[in-house]
Amino acid sequence: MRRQQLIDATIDSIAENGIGGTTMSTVTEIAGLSLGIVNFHFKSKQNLLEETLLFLAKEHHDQWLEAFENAGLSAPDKLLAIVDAHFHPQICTPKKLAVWFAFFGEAGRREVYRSLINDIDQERYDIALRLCSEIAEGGGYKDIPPRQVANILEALYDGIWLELLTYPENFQRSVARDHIATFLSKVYPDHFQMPAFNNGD
Amino acid sequence: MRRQQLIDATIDSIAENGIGGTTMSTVTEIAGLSLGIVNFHFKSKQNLLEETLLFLAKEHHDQWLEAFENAGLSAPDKLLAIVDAHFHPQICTPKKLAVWFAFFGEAGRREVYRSLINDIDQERYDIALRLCSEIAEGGGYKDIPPRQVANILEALYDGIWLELLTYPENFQRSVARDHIATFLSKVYPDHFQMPAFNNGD
DNA sequence: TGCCATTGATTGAACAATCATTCAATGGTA
DNA sequence: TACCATTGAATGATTGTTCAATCAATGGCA
Repeated sequence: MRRQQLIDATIDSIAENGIGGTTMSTVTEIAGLSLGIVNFHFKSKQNLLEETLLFLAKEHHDQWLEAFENAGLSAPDKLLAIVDAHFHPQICTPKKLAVWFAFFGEAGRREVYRSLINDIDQERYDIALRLCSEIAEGGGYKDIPPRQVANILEALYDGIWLELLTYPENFQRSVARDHIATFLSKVYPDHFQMPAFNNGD
Repeated sequence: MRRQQLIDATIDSIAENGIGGTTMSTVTEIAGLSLGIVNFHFKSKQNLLEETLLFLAKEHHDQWLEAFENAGLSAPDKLLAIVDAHFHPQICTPKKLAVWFAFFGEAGRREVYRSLINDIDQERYDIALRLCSEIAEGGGYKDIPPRQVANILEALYDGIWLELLTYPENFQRSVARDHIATFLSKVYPDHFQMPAFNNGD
């Protein structure tokens, strides 16, 4: 499909040139096609950008949903599966991280982009919140409201993504995952275990 | 000074239109000046953008350094002062957050921007790391390496900033601060106390 | 003081480059 | 042929930059 070919080229271009430096020429050159083709399959550049963001959002959604459903039955297993999905090799690549932050750095259009993916994000947040509530109730953890834990998790996803993007020279998905596992083991110590730390880091 | 006037206008314009939508016209219009003035005081648009980023970085630096030096003498006090500086009313405004993420969403120029503020960021990280080491040693906390705590803190700053930017309708600096205090109270329970949670959230 | 020359800041029209979009022409296929 | 996908030159709009002209402020001097 030409559409997917162009979306892939758009991801490449944004990762390399940013949204501002992404033009119809850069996209079609990467795709190996001619200039006019974008306005044929997508009706405008703005539409191409939105479809690209939607593609990434859906890809991420499918990833964590599948991990969630295939995980063990316990709430901690399911929560960790969602965490891991954020750092899955197909989702958490330097290129795709660059595109995510390119979109959310775009003030003025942020509302447009946000409305495109709000439902998807909300679904994940609600599930994570429910899992935290289950764990808190079952484990008798009363000092932190589940909502607080879910919020911190969301912030950690984004914050670690940004660190991976900013310092790609120490790009390590496993370290990212350990950060979150560390947090969970401190909040729900009977349900998550502290990862083992190798020397140095 | 005209330079500061133009930098302020640039912040306003980026917050409203994004970097892509920020032109010489939008900046000079907001500043109430004429078109050619930017190239007189700054030699190019790119230079204006870099000076704007530098201004924000220095402002942030001054903020946390002053808070750090004026804080209590204990390591926990000093660490919390640095945390608080991130959510100070002068630093953590919707406009300025928008500008930060606009810059770091700009792939292609990210290296340029990063090199501009790397030293400043490194200084803060080093101090936080040293404080964590002191606390860990003094308190006998052996299960988490201080570097791990410092890294998670950095990620939390960015992640919470992004949440504040994305969901400005629930913009509350105090909630942001509580998130980090919660984390610290779980990692170093004898040195930080869990914030009190009001009902609901 | 009154006058003029000099400097530096400011203006905005003009220019050249870039970009998204359009569309007539072409190619391929059933 | 009829239909759809594709091409790429042309168009019009926008943008960063340049620069000659204007303005304001200062200083020197009689």
